[in-house]
Amino acid sequence: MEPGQTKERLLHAAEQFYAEHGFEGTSMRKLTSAAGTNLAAVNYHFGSKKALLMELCRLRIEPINKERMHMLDLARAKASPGAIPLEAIFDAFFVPVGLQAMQDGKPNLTFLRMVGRLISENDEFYDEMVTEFFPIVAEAFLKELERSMPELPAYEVRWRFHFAVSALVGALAQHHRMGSSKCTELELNDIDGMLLRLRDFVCAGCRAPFANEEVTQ
Amino acid sequence: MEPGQTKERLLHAAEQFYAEHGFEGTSMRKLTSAAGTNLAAVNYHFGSKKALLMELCRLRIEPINKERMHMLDLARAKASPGAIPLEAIFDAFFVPVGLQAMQDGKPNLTFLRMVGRLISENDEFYDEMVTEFFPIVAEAFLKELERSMPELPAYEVRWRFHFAVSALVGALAQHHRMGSSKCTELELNDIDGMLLRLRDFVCAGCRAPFANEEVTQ
DNA sequence: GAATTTTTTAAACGTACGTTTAATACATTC
DNA sequence: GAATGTATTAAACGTACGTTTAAAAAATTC
Repeated sequence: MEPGQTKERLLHAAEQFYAEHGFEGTSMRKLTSAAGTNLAAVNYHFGSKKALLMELCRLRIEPINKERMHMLDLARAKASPGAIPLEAIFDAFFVPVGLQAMQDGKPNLTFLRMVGRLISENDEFYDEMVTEFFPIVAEAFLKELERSMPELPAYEVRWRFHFAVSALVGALAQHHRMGSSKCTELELNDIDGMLLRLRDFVCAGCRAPFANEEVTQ
Repeated sequence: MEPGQTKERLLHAAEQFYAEHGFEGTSMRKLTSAAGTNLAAVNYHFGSKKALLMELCRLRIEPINKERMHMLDLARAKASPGAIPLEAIFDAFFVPVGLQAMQDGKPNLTFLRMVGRLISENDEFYDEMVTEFFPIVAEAFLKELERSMPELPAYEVRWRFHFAVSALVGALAQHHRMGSSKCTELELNDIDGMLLRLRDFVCAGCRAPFANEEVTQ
């Protein structure tokens, strides 16, 4: 086998296994075996089971976030000096996710399923993801959302962004299950279609009337 | 210790551990130790690690679903012969969840976190949950949603219900993290407030204009 | 092509896991 | 209060885990 191939095969197998069985549920013996290499390979190439996961995340997420910031910049420039339309903000947030899931021409949700699962599963993982990959992006998007929803207090914008992200994470983690029994009309492979629907859904949600007195009830 | 207490202590510990560490990550040794009993107690009282989980789910979810159906019945009677307002439908879906989380006077999201996590984590668990606890409720709510959104095709209603459920599951699983750093203005203990916001968010999302041609793009 | 670095391998380490067993303690019943 | 059924206990079973080690193999360098 060619040199350098082992790391890639390990990353590929890791994506599959972590998505399918979670972190604790993934066995390095089965993973390395599926990757056609030896048990010790993970520790040799990455250092540990966890370091393999974090390296995989870094490789996948950084391009997404780069593209998000790029699209947000474009939308800001286009809307300047006004506020960016909500649709454009959430497109900048969602579309790069769809691009990542489409990169081989065919849709591949494995990594996104993995993230959706691990975020729910592991507090430590969540913290590391959030502190390592999310703050700059989240603050950039919140800043634009606040500009585009000037009638809402900042904390309410954060709530709605939170719901939007929750819906995205939830929808991605659940998406592969939509096919079972109930929703045969839905095209499971149409990630872009799903993200478009989700974008419209969360934009409408963000435009919901704000009734402050409800909260104190 | 009083007879019958052991089962309750095991269920309580299971809720904590499964929520905190997931299914695979939960050790029966640590769980039984935290419950102040012996390692063998789980297998004696429930049969297996998994049977303990399912019994816990049954105990918690059945009252929620009962209350959901009850509230939906009330809303249907009140709106009869017209369609139920979206807000009332989602209240019937969300409020019983909040009631469960509030049952001791103080908010306790442990079980809901657990469900949110395990649903993302374990396909088998998801399938058993969905097939055991969800179909009757989901179909009842979808039927009313379709009546209340007659301008949408049934599959689009399912999509939006899917997003709503995803947002609920995601928001519940993530809710305990909202306090960290970013959202200090948010009152984390105000589950009802959160569910109200979420209800308004998803109602608005459901009312989003339907642009069929977007999907085929 | 010998020396050196990089990669792969098989084996072992120590730990932890869920479950089972058989003996003991506790309650209840008569 | 002896007998019966229920609950708890300590110990062991077999399996699997992530990681480490040291030797072998392959690739690279000079």
